[in-house]
Amino acid sequence: MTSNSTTKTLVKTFLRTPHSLKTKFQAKQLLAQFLKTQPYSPSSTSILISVYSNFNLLHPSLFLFNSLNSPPLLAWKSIIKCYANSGHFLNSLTCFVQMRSFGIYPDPNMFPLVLKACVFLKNLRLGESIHGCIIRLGLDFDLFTGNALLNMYAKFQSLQPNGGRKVFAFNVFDGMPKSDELCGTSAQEKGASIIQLESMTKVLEMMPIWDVVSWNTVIAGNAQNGMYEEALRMVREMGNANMKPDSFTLSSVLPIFAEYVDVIKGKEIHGYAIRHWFDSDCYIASSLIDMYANCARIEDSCSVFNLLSKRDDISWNSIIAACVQNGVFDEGLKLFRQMLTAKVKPRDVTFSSIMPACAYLTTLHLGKQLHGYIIRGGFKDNMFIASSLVDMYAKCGNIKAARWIFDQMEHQDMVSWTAIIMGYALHGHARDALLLFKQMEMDGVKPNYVSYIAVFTACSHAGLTDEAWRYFNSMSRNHGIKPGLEHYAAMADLLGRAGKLEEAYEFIGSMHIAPTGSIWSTLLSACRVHKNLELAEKVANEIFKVDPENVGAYVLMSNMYAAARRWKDAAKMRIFMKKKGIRKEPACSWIEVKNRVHTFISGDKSHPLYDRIFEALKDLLEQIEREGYIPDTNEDFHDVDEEQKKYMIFSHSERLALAFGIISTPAGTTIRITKNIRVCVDCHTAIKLISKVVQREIIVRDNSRFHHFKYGKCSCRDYW
DNA sequence: ATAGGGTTAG
Repeated sequence: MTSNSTTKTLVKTFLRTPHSLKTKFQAKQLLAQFLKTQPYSPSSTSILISVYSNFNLLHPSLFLFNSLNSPPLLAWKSIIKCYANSGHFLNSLTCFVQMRSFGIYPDPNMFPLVLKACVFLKNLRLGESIHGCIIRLGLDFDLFTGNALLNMYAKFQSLQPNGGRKVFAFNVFDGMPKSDELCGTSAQEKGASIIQLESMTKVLEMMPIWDVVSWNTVIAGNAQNGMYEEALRMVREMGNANMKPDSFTLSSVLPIFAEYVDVIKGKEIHGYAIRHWFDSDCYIASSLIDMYANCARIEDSCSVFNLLSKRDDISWNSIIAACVQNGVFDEGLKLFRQMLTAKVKPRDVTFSSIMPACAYLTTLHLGKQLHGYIIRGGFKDNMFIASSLVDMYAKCGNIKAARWIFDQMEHQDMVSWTAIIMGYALHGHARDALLLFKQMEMDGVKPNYVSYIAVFTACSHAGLTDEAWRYFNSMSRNHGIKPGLEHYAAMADLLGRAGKLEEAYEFIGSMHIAPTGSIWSTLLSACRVHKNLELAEKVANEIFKVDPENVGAYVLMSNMYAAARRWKDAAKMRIFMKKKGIRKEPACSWIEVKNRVHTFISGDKSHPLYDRIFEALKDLLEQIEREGYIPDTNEDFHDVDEEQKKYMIFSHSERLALAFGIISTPAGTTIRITKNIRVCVDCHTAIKLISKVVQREIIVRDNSRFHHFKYGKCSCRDYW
């Protein structure tokens, strides 16, 4: 009995000073004692609920709350807070509205919570009606409430474009809404964004004092809505008001300089961050990583990451994305593996960041593994991820899988359409690509800059000059897209491949932006294919004017001179190259066998199975010679005799990879090879015949497209 | 009460 009365006193003491409880465990013990010893009174129950909600113990709080017939303010407040803090914003708001219907008025520090819930549920209407409630209660002078309102209007401003949101009339004081109304996205009227901006200004004007949070909220609001200059102006003004920018301020400012590609200003901010000890802050670090990556300063991104003592999931995502966006794919994949080793769980963003690395490197096995992970993790409906999967499967040579993913998507956006169109284009299925483009337009999805690159790529690989012209002309007329370098390059390439060399030359000359070396280069290689040395010389001169270090042009000219037996001119080109110290990139092919990538360069004997590869090559050569193969040595310009040339072609990198693929995989397996430069004519002929004699499908991806070899034919119909 | 990372590109 004594012990019971002691407990009673103890419980009473705790209820009088609930803050003396320090752990969840103590709180739970208190509940047990309370249930044993106390008669239920609304006020003591409310105190207990508030204890639980402070520890974010939702279920015990609800248990007690439901035992009350007419809960007092403290009980409502605690339960609303507990719901909001455990992410149940809808329940939190429903509870708030219920409380109002009981005729209970909220107290000042409840508003920030419910406003946050409105932001989360994208429910502007409810937020506005709560704002009305705040004004009526005269609480708009409260700093915290004011800041929460500022935040709400700032967030809704950035939700504006492409609204189509459901409108419903609802007032906090009118009673209960249905739950689907509460989570529904709210009003989208014309000029709504301006209204929100005005609301923000009005709130700001009403507030008697502004603190750092007020400034940061408004700065972030401007920065996230593309009003960069206004945001920067406010940062300066904030300084004039004797308010020091903190880490929150910096993480609004850094993305602006990333967008501006202004590494000088970005570095200044980095310096400020170091001086104020913000550089070890994960938020600042990931913004810095992103800023440097956007400015093509990947080394600086890496050093920020390496100096970070604590890394969260977003720090990892940022550095992985930074590597992939800068073309450092191996490093990106390495970091991804390190992230997994460090037991950091990949998020949706991780997958859409890493996937392009698989696409560029043609590492299908890795892409498939990631795809498995995506399905298991429940990420497959994410638009970004699905688009990157479409792209990955297409680039890894599996256009059917790409199409399957594309068709599985619930909605297709412009990026996913563009990815699948580009996929078909790269595989030489020009008609399918153009058909999809029409379907996209019929679906009401507007093409953008990149979509048209895909269209021209498709036309280019099938020689569809008339269609290409039509699209080129309608691009700006129908969609207001001005042709840029990539479009000009694709058009020039298209005309060149189709043999319309003079037309291409004039086309490049008439561009409204200055042509680059790479645009002229597409025409130069067309000149080689169509053996027009005279025009080639003119084009090469243009290249050397804008890009005197262009390796490809020297090599190409040298080869063309050699083919025309103008040895002196050929030698001159080689000497120029030597003087400038520029070297040709070696031709290289790779193939995946049993989840490993095997790389070959031309004439390479270093592979452990080289002897067997050589035997296989000889064997294949005999077989295809029986099918009528005659080596075409025209494209090999080494100054050696024909027999040697035959041998040199015979050991081109793609053939080594192919022979290795044939001897190391079961009969009938599809072989996928990737090459860093264009396949030569002779290899193309040889691989066609090899596909026939070994009865296999062979897929070769070079630097610009796919070749599917089957039954002695290639999908490009010898046009590439 | 305020903050960070993502898909398509000859």
